[in-house]
Amino acid sequence: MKIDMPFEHSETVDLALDTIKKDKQALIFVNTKNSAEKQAEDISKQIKNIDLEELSYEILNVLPTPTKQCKRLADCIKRGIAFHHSGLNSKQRELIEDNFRTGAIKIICCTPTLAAGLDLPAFRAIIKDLKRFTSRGMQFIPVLEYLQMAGRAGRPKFDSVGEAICIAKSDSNNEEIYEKYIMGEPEDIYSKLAAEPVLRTYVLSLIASELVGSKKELMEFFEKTFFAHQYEDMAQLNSLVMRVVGMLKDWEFISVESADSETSDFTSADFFGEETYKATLLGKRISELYLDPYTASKLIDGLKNNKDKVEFSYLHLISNTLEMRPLLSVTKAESEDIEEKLELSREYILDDEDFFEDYYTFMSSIKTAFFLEEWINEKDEDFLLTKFKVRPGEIKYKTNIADWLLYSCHELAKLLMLKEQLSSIVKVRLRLQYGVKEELLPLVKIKGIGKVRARKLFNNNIKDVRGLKKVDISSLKRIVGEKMGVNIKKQLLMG
DNA sequence: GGACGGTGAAACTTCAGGTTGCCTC
DNA sequence: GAAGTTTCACCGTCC
Repeated sequence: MKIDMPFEHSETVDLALDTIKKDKQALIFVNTKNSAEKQAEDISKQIKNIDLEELSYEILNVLPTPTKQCKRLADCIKRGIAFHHSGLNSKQRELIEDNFRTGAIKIICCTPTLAAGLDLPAFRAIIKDLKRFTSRGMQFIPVLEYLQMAGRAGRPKFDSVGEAICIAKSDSNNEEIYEKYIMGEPEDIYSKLAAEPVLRTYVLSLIASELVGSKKELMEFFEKTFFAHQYEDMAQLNSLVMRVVGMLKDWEFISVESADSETSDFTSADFFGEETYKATLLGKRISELYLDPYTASKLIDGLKNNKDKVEFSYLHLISNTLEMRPLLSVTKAESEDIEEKLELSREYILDDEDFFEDYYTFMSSIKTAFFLEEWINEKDEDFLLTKFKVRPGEIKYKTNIADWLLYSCHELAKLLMLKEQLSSIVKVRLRLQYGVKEELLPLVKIKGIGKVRARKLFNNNIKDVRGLKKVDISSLKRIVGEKMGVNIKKQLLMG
C-alpha cells in the first residue's frame, strides 16, 4: 500500500498506462458518473495498440437507437477502457464485467458500484476521489467505503500482491489521507432505524404482522434494538415511536384501544398502559406493499381527490413521493418550460400542497412526472438523455419504482372502493413498463413484441391480435423479421 | 464582407447506489 | 466545493 504524490499532471492517466504496460488490470474509483466517463475517455485517448472492434460494436448497439452515452462508451471500449456506473444499460454492464474478467478490458473507471456488490478484483485499485458531495458539502467518505474499494486490489488466483493507490491532491491532502484512511479505524456502524420514514414503515409492519399488539410490547421491542442501544435516551425514543403511532392512527392504518380510558390522558406519556394496537385492512396492505405509511397517505388523498384524472395526474401523484427521490432538478434555462407545463396540467394535479410549501421541490416533481410522461409517449433513450439528462440505467430504475408505486395505487384504490379508477391505473402501468402509447397496448401483450416491433406493426396498419391474425405470414416476416414472424404466428395459433 | 473554426474564460450544472410488489410461458 | 459541460465573445482565416 502506498500513497502517490501528484505527478506533473494527470497522474491517474499515467498510472493507467503503466498498469497496461505491466500487462495488468486496474479499477479506478471516482465520485461521480460524469467523472468516470471523462476519466475513461482521457485514458482511452492515450491508447494506440488495443482494438476491440467487435465488443465496441456490440456495446454500441444494445438499444434500438444508441445514445450519446453508448457512443462514448463504445469509443472507450475500443481501446480496452470502460466506464461503469448505475446509468449504464444492464446489458452493457454485464458485457463490461465479463470482458474485464477475461482480461480484454484493461481499465474500468467506476463509481463505488463496483466496490460493493460485484466480485471484480484487479491488480490495482486506484482511488482517485476520497471526498464526495453530501448535504453538508464535500465530505470524506467513510473509512469502511475506502476499505471496500482498496479491497478490490489483488486477484487471489492470479497475483500474489495487489496495489491500492490513493491520489492526493496536495501535501496536506496527502497527510489527511494517510491519517484518516491508511492509519485510521473504520467508524462505528449506525442504525438506520433513526430515519423517520424507516421508523414509520417498521412500526406499521410490527403491528400488521402481529409481532406486537400493545404499547408495552412495542416499547419492549424497540428497547432491544440496536437503534435503542445507540439512542440511549429512552424517553426520547419513546416519544418518537409514539408520535409515529399517532400518525398511523390518524391515517387509519391502525386502530388503538385503551383498556382504561380514564387514565389514557396526555398525562400518561411515559406510562406503559394497556393500549392495544391492531392494523386495519388498509394498514395491512400498505405494510405488505412495503410502502412508507406517509407515502401511502399521500397516495390515498390523491386517489380520493375529485378532480378529473388523466395520465399526468397519476404520474405526478407518484412523482411527489419520497420513494421517487432524488427528483429531476429544474435548471434555470428550462424553468419557464416547466412552469408552462404546470399551467397546462394544473387542473389535473392531485397533490399541490408543495406548490405553496416548497416550490422548488414541487417544480422538480412536475419535471419528474413530465419525464415519465415523455417515456410513455415513446420518446427514446437518447431523447430522454438529451432533454432530461437521465441515463438509460436510470430510466430503468425510475420506471421500476414508478411501477411499484402505481401498483400500490391500484391496490389502494381497490380497498378504497374507487373501482372506476382501476382500469386507468392499469393502463398507465402497462404503458410505463413498455414505454408505449396506449394504441400499442394490444400488441405489446404478445411475447417478443416490445415497443419497437409494436410501433413498426402499428405503422403497417396492424393494430391488434385480429390484425396479426389477418396479415399473411410473408408480410409479417417483412415487418418483424423471419424468426419473429413465425414465432408470432405460432403464438396466435396456440392462444 | 461574411461564414466558419478554434480558443479560452466565464457561467452554469451537477454531484453514489438501487431494497421493497407482482407476474410469466 | 470541485469537476465537468455549455455558452459566448473574440480572433484569425479562407472563400
